[in-house]
Formats: sequence, structure tokens, C-alpha cells
Amino acid sequence: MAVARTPRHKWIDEGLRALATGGPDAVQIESLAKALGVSKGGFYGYFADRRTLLDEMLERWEREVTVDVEAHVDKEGGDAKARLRRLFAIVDTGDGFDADITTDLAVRDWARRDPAVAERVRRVDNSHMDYLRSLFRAFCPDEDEVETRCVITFSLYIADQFMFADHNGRSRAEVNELTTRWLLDSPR
Amino acid sequence: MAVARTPRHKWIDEGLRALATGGPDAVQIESLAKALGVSKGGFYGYFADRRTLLDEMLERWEREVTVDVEAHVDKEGGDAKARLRRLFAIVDTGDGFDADITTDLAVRDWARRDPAVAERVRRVDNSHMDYLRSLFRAFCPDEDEVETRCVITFSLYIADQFMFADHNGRSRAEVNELTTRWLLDSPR
DNA sequence: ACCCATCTATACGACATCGTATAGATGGGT
DNA sequence: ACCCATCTATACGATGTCGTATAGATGGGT
Repeated sequence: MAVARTPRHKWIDEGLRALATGGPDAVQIESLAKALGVSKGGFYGYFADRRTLLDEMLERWEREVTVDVEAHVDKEGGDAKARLRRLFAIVDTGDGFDADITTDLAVRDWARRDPAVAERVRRVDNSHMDYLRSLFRAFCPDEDEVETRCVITFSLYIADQFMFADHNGRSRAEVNELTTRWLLDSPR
Repeated sequence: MAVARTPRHKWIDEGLRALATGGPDAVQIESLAKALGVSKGGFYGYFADRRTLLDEMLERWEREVTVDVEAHVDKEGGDAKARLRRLFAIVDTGDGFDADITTDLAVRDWARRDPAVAERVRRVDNSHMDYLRSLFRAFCPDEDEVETRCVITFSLYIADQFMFADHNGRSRAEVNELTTRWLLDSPR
């Protein structure tokens, strides 16, 4: 039997890449085929239609995004603040997650327009938030304040990609260091 | 002479509406025409091509977005904290700015992919941040902390639209109240 | 009432994309 | 070495969009 040069997962890989750089509308079968160096002939052997590919892309994103980040943060151990610092470092430097952050935002923007996508993101976000809460609770007794810090942390992660302002001579990294300290070392 | 049923500004209005609900790719001349109840015939009398419309949409967004928000916040006077509270209320309740927020985010997402758009957003963001800084300086002597609070404020505004998490029984409004207090009444 | 500048509707060619149909290439199993 | 299931390339029709061309409708100015 002929061996597949372009199996399912390659179409999904390329689809997610296209999604990240151009949004859902940029996920075009013929573009993906070109990027993969093949024609679209094989695509419809694996997927019923374009919509099916989009669904499977989301499926994969939902399955992997939470696991990946938490594994990276927990890998080196340390207390809650050490783990949070590693989490903030991802936001700041990318740290091998650049592509994932971009994909993440593309999915979120998509979710604003598509309720089915929003439902997936809701599950992912709840998972992220649960993890964040567990970390902040380690040194933050008040539950309202835990929630506050979680939401601010999450917001900084997302908004980082949508803010284009300068910072009066400070670099973006310096500003991130300021917000990190504010969230981790702020008194009371 | 025939009076124009569909002058320039109507195409721009409709274009911004399409941008807000579907992103730049959704700004299609024939869609706009249909939404306006006319054919696309007249469009090319006002605009050289689709790109020209997109430019003018951005032009108008850039010109109006800053003025509108600041005017609303300053209208009723009060001290810096009162003005900031009104600012946070916009984020929270929409308060007549819902459409503008959506447009804002569509433009920001667009800016992530188009450097020319990013440059416009940078100008707008610098203007917003200058205004924010002036408000926080009124009760916050440390310049690093001013910057921190500005960035967090801005981030909450943006990320609000991209977060789909639940909050352990709290409503979104309650969470916004928590973050507002954290930013305005936090000690030191 | 007529003129005619201006706006609008329609038809068109060029192009891109979706999804299908079909013919050809590949290579594992025997 | 051959078979044939599987993958791939290509051609096609349908659809939708862009931008142009052109004919028709509108209504203010005289």
C-alpha cells in the first residue's frame, strides 16, 4: 500500500499555523496544500470538508494547550511564586511558546464570533484559571484577592499581544517585571 | 443633480460595522452594498478600490476613538478616581460604547498582522496611556507604579473580551468591581 | 419642460476557492 | 514480479468577489 506523505496530522499542523497567522479565513485547503508541497487531492480523503478540519484543529488545540503550559511550569518544581514567575516568563519572552500564544489568540478572536468555539475556550480558560487559583492561594488567603490576581494575570497574558503603546522609555520587559512584582510581592 | 442616497460616510459606517463583526476579511463591497440596500455600483465612484475604503475606515477610527472616550469620561467632571471609575464602568457595562469596543478589538487583531495598522494603533494607545497616566498620577506618586496600574487597566479593558472563564459563582460585574478596587483603593 | 451632472443597477471578465470526479503513481504483501 | 489498496495530481463545475464598463434613473438648475 502507498504510504501517506501527508497524513491527517500534517493538515492539522498546517491548519493551525494558518489560523495563527491569518485567522480562520486564512485556513484554505489549497493554501495548506501549497504550504505542504502537495495538491489538495489528498485532503478530502481525510476530511469531509473544510469545516471538519477546523473542528479537528480546535479539538487538538483544546486537548494540548492546557497540558503543555502546566507541564512546562511544573517541570522544574519550586514553590508557587517560583512557578508563577516561570509562567510570567512565558508571557514575556515567549520561551518556546510564541507559536502557541499566537494560536491561542487566534482561537480567542474566533471565539468572539462563534459560540461553539467560545464554549471550547471556556473549558480551557476554566482549566487555566483553576491552575492559577491553586498557585495564588499558596500565599494569598483571601479568595476575592486570589480571583483578582488571577484575572489580572490572565489579562496581562492576553492583552500583551494587543497593546502597541510605548512606555516612556521603559522596555516591554521592564514593564512586565513591574507588573510581575506587583502581582507577586505586593504587600498585604 | 441627483442626490446621493449612499455617500462616502455610509460606506465607511457599514465597513466599520462589518469589520467589528467579522474582521477585515468580512469587509466586502458587495456585502456592504447589500446591507445598505443598494448595489455596489456607487462604491467605485467614491473609492478607488477596497483598500482605499479600509484606509479611510482606519482614518476615521483613529480620529474618533480617543476623543469619544475621553469626552465621555471628562464630561461629568470629578476627581481622578471618579473619572477612572467612569472609565472602568465603560469596560464593564459597555455604557453605549459596546460597538466601539468591538471595533477597537477588531482593529487591534488586524494590527497584529498588518504593520501599517499597528502603527495607527500605537498612536492611539500612546494617547490613551498618556490620559491614563495623568489620572493615576493624581493619587499615585511613584512613576513605576503609575505605569503598572495603567498597563493593568488597559489589559483588563482588552482582555475582558477574550476571557471566557467562569469565576466560581461570581458574576463578571463582581469581578470587575474587585479589580477596580484593587487598582484604585489598593494601599501604599 | 428640458438639460445634464451625478448617482445607481446590471452585465461582464478575471480570479480564487470549494468540493467532486477521475486517472495516475506508489509501494507493501504475497 | 505482480496485484491492488491507498495516496496524489489534475481537470472540472459551482460559487463568490473584485474591479470595469455601460446603460438607465434621478432630480436640481435654468
